[in-house]
Amino acid sequence: MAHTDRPATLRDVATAAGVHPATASRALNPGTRLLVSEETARRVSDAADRLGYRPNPVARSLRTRRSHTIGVLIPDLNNPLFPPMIRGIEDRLAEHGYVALIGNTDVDLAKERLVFDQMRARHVDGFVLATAIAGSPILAEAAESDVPVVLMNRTSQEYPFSSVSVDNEQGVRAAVAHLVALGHTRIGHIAGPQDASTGAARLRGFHAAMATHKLPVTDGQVVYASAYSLEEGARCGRDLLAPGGLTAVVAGNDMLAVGCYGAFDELGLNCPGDISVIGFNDMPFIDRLRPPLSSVRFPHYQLGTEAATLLIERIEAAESPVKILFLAPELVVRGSAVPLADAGEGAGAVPLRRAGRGRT
Amino acid sequence: MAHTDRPATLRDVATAAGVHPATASRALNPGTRLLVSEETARRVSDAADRLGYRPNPVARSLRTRRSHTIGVLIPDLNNPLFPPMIRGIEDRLAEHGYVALIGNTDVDLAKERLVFDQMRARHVDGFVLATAIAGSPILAEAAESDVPVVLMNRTSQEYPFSSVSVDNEQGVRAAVAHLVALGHTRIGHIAGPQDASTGAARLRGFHAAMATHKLPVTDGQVVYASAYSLEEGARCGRDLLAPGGLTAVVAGNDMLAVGCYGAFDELGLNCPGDISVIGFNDMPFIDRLRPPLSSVRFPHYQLGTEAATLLIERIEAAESPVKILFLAPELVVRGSAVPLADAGEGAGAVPLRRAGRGRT
DNA sequence: CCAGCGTTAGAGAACGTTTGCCCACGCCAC
DNA sequence: GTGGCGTGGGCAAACGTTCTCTAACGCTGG
Repeated sequence: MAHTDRPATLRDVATAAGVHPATASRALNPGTRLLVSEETARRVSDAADRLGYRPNPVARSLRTRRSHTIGVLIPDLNNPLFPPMIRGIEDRLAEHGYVALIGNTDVDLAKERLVFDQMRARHVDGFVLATAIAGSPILAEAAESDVPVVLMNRTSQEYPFSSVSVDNEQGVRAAVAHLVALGHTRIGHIAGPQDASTGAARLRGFHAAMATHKLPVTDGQVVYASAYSLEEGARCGRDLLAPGGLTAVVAGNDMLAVGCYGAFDELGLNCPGDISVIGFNDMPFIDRLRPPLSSVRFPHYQLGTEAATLLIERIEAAESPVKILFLAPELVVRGSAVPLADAGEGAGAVPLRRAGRGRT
Repeated sequence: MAHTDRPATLRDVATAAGVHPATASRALNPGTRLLVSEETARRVSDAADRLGYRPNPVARSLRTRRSHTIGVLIPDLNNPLFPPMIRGIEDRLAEHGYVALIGNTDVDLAKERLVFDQMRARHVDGFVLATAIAGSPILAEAAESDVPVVLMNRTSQEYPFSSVSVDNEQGVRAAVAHLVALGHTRIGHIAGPQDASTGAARLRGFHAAMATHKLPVTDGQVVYASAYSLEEGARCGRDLLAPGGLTAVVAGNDMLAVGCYGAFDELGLNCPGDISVIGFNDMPFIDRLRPPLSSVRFPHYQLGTEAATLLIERIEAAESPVKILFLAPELVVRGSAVPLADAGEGAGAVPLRRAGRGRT
């Protein structure tokens, strides 16, 4: 309680307890507490309380070469996909005394390199990377140096990193199965960027699912988006649907699906009357659109907590095994995909309200 | 280039350049470069480049007692209001060599205290607080200790902190004026929590605007939400509209406005046919709802950059004056508010697509 | 009774910077 | 020729921890 102007240091505690700073350090650190007698330990921690001692993490970091800081690289915090993941990471990290530094790369390799280097200069203890793409030089560099890395949301075929992601193939299979159950057979796919594992896996899932249901997939039934953006969604929607013939679309993610809504309007197509669509990610507020978007949901927050857990494991037990973790997705059925027979009944058949959780 | 296993230290650079570490330090720091001869400075920085020297920020922090880290406290990162602000903060901070630590308080005072204390323990150089409420003990503590603080989005009457926020009164005035221009006279307000400056200022703006237009405001024409949530929006919408008589609502923010959409359905009211509504914040995707929500927009990103600028000013020039900065809002007209005469024409008259920026 | 061992704690050197102090040197003015 | 001054740069002490040695001490066992 007795507070001077300058915060109490370990030396202060030591003199107050009548011991050497080293002893005070030992007494205060859980790992070394058993090196001092119980009596001394108690006297030290009493003194520490009394002085309101807070260890200086900077000095500790300098000595231990551990910053208890980890770097998180994401494409863009504004993408509603990421905030829940970040919260998951931060909450789990906090339990272990770590904090996160967030870096946005804006899908720009130069910027990613810059942020990565800056974080390394700040001596982060490890990285959670949500930006993995095939052939990324950052991944190569991270693999070469032996800084602990965990991949989140995306995986890498090229490097042996632990990762936490969604079973994307399974998710798309569920979406296709749902559409088939509704009577659709002519189903298109808007594939996300193929250099990210999400885009590639979902495309694989699409082909696999169509094969399972013995449905042919012709050229033109799959179009490739160059980015997960509304604009690309609209463009791909046009390209996919302008020829006619398709009755349903599985979009690479919600952004592309919502972009499609624009294309529907342009082409004079009614959703879900003329065309059904299913997204991926189950973004917040997606249940409030007209029509509310059916989407493949996955536990964003848990993706973050699991990634943090894996990373801490790796940091604290240097030679823990590499783990590849997949979380199961779940199809959330809303109003954007309806039975084929219903075509023509028109939009608006599905009520706006409470079509899902009341998140956010 | 010549890289050993351990990263180059200042001493390495010094010996490589044939000078004392202190000289190397002076040569490398912009502020002290003029203390050494040009020739020496060049020799040192050459050596630094050659060795790939990166100053150790931890050691520097220990010596200078500056962490070049700032703490940002927000209620919840999942609230789409905050990501753009955070990006603004981070981008501006990065220009000055600072990084941000994000802390979520979940509107829980105990948690806020915890996060605040942890950040202080980590010796952050300053805070951006987006969580200010009247009577907050954190504000008191921050004011007492002399850690630099800038308030963002909300202001405080009680303490002399610099702040960056929106001219909330002006925003609500614009909303009311718009409704009045559309012929509405019986306008209700769903007020946000009154312990936050946003809620209070918007309520003031509402009363002021109604007075300007010589419109009476009776009891029951204003209801108070206890939180900016969809649930509270729905509840307040019900309470406000069940008695009947009102033709338009100005909501304390978008979340409350969207919550209202639910109440409209329950009460069998058609929006915008029977009831017009205007929100505040212009959240992402709000333009994709049915009907697309008219809302008061403000520059979220700039709120962040300005807050960061103010904070850095305060950190680096200790006695810079306190600045209270207001950014101007702007009414974005979409489909949720229509002329009174149009009542009965029904919803859906407003096209879904491109009702605003194509943001994400 | 003493060698040897385990336990507890002190001494002091790190960790990699920055910075106050001082000295040496060269130059100018007297 | 000497005193003084300005400039460039070395020295060493911080900053607050942790950690490796080492020493003191009390026991036990032969």
